[in-house]
Amino acid sequence: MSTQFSSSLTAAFRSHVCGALRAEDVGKKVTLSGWVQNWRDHGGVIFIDLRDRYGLTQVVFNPENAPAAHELAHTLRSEFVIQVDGEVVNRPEGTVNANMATGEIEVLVAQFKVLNRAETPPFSIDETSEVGENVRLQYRYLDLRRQPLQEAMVVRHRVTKIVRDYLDNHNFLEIETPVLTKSTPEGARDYLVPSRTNLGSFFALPQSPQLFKQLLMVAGFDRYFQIVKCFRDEDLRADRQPEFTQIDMELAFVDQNDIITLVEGMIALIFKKIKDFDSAPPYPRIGYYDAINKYGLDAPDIRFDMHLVDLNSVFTETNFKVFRSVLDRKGIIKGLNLKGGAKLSRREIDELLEVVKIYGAKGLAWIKVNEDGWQSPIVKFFEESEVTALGQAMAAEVGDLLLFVADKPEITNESLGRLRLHLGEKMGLIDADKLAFCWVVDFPMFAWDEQEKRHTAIHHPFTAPLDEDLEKLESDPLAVKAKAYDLVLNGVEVGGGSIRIHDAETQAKVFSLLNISDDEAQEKFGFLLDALSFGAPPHGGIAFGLDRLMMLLLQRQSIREVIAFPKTQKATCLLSGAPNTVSPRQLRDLAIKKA
RNA sequence: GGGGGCGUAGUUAAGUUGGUUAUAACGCCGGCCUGUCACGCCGGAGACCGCGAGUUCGAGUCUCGUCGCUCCCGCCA
Repeated sequence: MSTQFSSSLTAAFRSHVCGALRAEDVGKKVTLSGWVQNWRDHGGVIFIDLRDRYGLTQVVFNPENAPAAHELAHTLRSEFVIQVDGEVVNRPEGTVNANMATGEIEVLVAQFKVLNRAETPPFSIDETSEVGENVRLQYRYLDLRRQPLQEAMVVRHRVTKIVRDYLDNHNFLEIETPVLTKSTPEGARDYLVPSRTNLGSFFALPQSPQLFKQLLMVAGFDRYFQIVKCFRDEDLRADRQPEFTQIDMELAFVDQNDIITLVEGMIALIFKKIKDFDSAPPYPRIGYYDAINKYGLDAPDIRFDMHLVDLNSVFTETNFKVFRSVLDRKGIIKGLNLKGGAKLSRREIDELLEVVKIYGAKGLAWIKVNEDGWQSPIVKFFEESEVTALGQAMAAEVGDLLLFVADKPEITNESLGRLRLHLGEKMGLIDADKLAFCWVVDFPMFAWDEQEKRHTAIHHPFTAPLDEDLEKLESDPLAVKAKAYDLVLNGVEVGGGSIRIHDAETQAKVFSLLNISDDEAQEKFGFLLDALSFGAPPHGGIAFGLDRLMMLLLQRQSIREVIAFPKTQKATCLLSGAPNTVSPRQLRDLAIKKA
């Protein structure tokens, strides 16, 4: 980051920024403006650390040098905004501060002005110690003065700059799409905005610019991108906010490979420039089913191994009741081998049970592989042949802890997949500094929603099926795979996209499979179907979650640490008080009655 | 919709089996100090223990409710 832009500053306030001055500037007359970070009044000489976003400079008020300024300096307090005129001088022998970038020099003040006083802040700006998050959010503008958020905003800017430059170099155009748009079915809840000029009708805030960017492809803008806010009215998580930012892209005349290669270049550039990390594309590509089989989750963390092992074949003929009944109900049995885990206490194993329970597993069977044999509550139910086969399948060695879940496939996979991550953290199997990218590809097109008794789109209803699966669309929809791809980093989905359907006929077929009637499709998406009929080029795209990307780049635990003005878990803004009630007049204009 | 954690001076925390005047550190205010940079020294103010009920002779502590923050499940095409 450049701190040397003195020539562009308004000289009246600043000749330099705080953090710019070095030993070679000694002798210069300078003007600095900033906030009082800290003051040290020695009765005689007074020191102040003056802060702006570029750094700190120690300024000195000496009664012999400038008595009037020194007198006035007694009144200075935390976060006062001041402007000082003075001379850059070397610090006396032995008082150089090696911890400060500007630690070799100080500014000897000739005169200064208090530009603004400040109330005592509710928390110290320099302090890195913890402050309750509600206080931080209420005074977010003060929290933003602190180093972690300053860094986050700077890096965030740098990332978007890298993205814009990269995409500009690749012929992309940044084009804005509407924020007041049409509510779509499927997917997340929409944020709705009532229309005054069309009483009873509503706009929806976009969950993504999906439909409009496809229209831009039809319009001939063969490479589009936008760094854009998206809105989903769903409950929050540490990595989820109701409004979030996507790096959204769409390209025409490309296939999946083209897109993957192009964005790998962009991601690699970001990590190279921000973290000096060489991510070495091409990143591994993992089929969706492989990911589920080996990692239990569709966003695998490949920083460590410890794969899930499918044990159905071992127990095909088992008489162990628990496994038997699961297999009879088309469930699956899978295991994890925690190397060296036999030393875990009974209590620690019980804690692992609590982990899988969260994801619906009813139990967690275990075997300790000890020197003197297997210790386990369940082995006594196994045949000799099963014990042998199990040991082989799990590659069991003395000292291992074997863990099993038997349940419906989704539950077995997810709970063991999550347990794998839990153990990875707990047992220190994950190198926290590692960055492991992979693509997950060949997603299924549809999932069966048991509650609603219909197919739902795994990605979204505009995703194209693999060419070779086209014919299965009607005969066996659940077997159809999609031209969809997710970029996963350290087990976190940071981006996802697909090749889109570009002909109206296939699109209509997919809608009908999703149980969206012709009328409904026409009403909701008619404008897209129309557009597809006017010469839509083959196209596809991808969108990255900028906030999650920032979390990973900066190794922050919460998305709120990379967003300037985040919402609380109840989706409120503690700073502004949004959402709030509105006047009867406003409601009357919108013909809205309070419930 | 559900499960867990937290809520005590401005801030961060301590507070025993329920028991006199609720501790501390930092910050704040006043005084002293001419080389500090987590400046130092002396003194001081500052809390209806989130809010409301209940149990009790007595509640920061126990019970119930409620509000807020947070983590997770559901949800997030």
